[in-house]
Amino acid sequence: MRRNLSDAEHYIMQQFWAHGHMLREDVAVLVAEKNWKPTTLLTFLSRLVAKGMLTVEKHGKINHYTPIMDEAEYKRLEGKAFLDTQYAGSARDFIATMVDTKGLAQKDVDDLRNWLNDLGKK
Amino acid sequence: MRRNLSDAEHYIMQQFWAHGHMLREDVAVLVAEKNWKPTTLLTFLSRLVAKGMLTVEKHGKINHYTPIMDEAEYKRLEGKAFLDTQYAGSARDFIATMVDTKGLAQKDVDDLRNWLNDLGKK
DNA sequence: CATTTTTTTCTACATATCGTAGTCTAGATA
DNA sequence: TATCTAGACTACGATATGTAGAAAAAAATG
Repeated sequence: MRRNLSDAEHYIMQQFWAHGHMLREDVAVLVAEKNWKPTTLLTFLSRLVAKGMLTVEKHGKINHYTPIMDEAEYKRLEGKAFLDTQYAGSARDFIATMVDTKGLAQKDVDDLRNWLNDLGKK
Repeated sequence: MRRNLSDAEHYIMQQFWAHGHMLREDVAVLVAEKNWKPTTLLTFLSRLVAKGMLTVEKHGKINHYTPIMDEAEYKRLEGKAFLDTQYAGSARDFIATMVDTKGLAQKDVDDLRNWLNDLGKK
């Protein structure tokens, strides 16, 4: 992705990740709780297109939006950016720092270790 | 901490984390490569005080700055915020997602697993 | 076909952050 | 006291963000 997503944009992308291809109206129903004016939602959709997260095709006057970055890829880039900028890309350094600074409970650490050890057995 | 630090603010905090208590002039020397005007640096120092990262005491007309959040605490909060907002606080979910999406190389995973297993042995 | 309705695009605005720094003031100094 | 200077105060342009009205375009309807 080019830039980061704002809260509103990310919230909308989550709808696309859960439902795939949608029309503006489909999105509107899913995000009804936000009480956004129709044009507000359209603004966010445009920005998501501009940010390379969605593509849009016009069928008559109706816009069809399709997510072009999937959630896994987004998560991967986001996580990688975090590790790269804060821990020189080292997951071990990150976890070590969290453990050292008591940012993780013993349970969290055990949970992670067990998961990794099970992964190794497969 | 209240809000996040901008790049410039973070860069300055790193000087404080490395050197502790300092006067504006001490900081100026350390960040000389930035070619900031004196008032520019003062602005950043004020903002860091406002953000609760530094305290300032006036000795005559000279300001003495002291970091009140240490790097470990900052890292802990930052890492926790990342895990909380993106992975419901679960380090295991984060690592699992990175592995699933091929965001970590096998070497990184082994490295982390070994570190955790060694930790367990201690 | 003309008029109305609907859907999208364009434009805009307030607020906030950020890098930047000039100006003014109060305290130090000659 | 006159001068110097560190810091406080103020400000400005750029960018991001949530917000949405106005204008345009296209479909629907009489």
